Amino acid sequence: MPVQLIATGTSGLRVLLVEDNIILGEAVRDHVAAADHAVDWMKTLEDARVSLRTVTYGLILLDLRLPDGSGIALLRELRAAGTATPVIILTAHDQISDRIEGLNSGADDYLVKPFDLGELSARMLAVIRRYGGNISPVIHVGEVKISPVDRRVFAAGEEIGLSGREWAVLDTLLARPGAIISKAQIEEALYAFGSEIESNTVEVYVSRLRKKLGRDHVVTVRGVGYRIGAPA
Amino acid sequence: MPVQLIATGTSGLRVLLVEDNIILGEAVRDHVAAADHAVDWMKTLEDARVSLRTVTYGLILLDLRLPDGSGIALLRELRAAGTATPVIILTAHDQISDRIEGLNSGADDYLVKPFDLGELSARMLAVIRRYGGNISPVIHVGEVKISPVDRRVFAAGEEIGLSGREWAVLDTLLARPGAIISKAQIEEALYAFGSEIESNTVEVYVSRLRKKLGRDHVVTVRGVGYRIGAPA
DNA sequence: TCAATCCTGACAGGAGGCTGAACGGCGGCG
DNA sequence: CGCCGCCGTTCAGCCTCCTGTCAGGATTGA
Repeated sequence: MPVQLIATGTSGLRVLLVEDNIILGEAVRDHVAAADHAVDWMKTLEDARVSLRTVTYGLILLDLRLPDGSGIALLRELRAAGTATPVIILTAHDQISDRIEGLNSGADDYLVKPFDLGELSARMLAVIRRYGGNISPVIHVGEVKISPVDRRVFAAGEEIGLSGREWAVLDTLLARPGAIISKAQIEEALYAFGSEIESNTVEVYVSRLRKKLGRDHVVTVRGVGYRIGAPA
Repeated sequence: MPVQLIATGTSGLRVLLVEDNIILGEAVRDHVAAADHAVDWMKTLEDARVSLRTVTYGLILLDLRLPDGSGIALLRELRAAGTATPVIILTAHDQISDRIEGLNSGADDYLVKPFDLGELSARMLAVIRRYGGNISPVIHVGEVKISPVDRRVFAAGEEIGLSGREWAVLDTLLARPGAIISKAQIEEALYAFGSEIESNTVEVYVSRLRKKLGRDHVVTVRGVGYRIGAPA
């Protein structure tokens, strides 16, 4: 079962697209998805709000004129809540004031419709770069997708809930995908130093992880430790 | 012009980085530059080729998936031209076949994305050292590639799982490739002193190793011991 | 050819790993 | 305040794979 990290650079972002125009929306969605980002496409402010309540995005593409209000409102809410997710606003050609207001409200960049899709990529890249390492990479392990930043795991189209310790184990294994991580290392990661745990806790959590993620995603290296990824 | 090492040990190398990913590229460039190497960063195969026409590098960091083709092609061209410059390939974790192909095509080591920058330094150091007379982190024995660091073995396009003792035997033989290692030495390595093993254990493990790696990779020197490598 | 040496399939025993079950603690909720 | 459900931990039994041993056969060198 292959492990694929799409972390670096432009790839693997979780992108929220808020746009009510079907044609434009489809084009953007497909273009962004082709660059290996995960795209959630919402057509109303309300839907976007719902989504934002549960998902942490790496980037938001935000149309300002929406059926149920102005994107500016949403943007303000986000910034008021302290969310730093980069936002690129999409404005029509004649809405200069919108654009300025958007930037003032906390947008990172803007695109004027109609825009070239290449231009979109370039702006996204620029914005992402500005955020340095703060982007949220998505790690693929076989069919399982893991987003370390917002601690979410998806498999078979479903989100999988992991408990704290389960996540800690997964996270430790993911720190160096493919490398062998000893039980001791995992234990250390779980019990911030010296807690005297004398049992098979790690084994139990590996077992539980496998049950949730699928049997093959955590590989046992007998007498040594565990490894994320493909069996020999 | 095979290997160019500049006097100051690990420092002062001229490094060619071929990587199209902006973020990763920047990180690697900065990290390597910080270690006092001169870094040329190319984002396409074509640019890299142009550079290689005029510059002799001390080390090449080569991404395999590039916009204008596979890094493997470049690697093959280099080796076909007799260039011995050490090459470390950078692969995504799901691209196991790439990795193996890379090693087969003459790469000296590989790094799996995402890698720790410290890990990068370590591998660079190891590869450079090897060219100063020491051992490569990835050892080629005929068609078999062995990576002592992560305890993995590849042969015939497949990864091979070795048990603890099997690995220990292989490791001992690998400590001095080509040299003859006596059974007693191997036994010592296996059984931390004085364990009273009175049987042909070593022979058995050699047999098991041969079964997995291929018959010819461990050579018997009758009455003396064993040796890694092709038959004389 | 003979003796020494080495190879390898088979096997029993055991260590290490897996996992279902159970229990106590903790926080949320009515 | 009491109940409930989730989480973390422990334990025990099961099972897989590793391991050392042996014996018979193959190979080597004299």
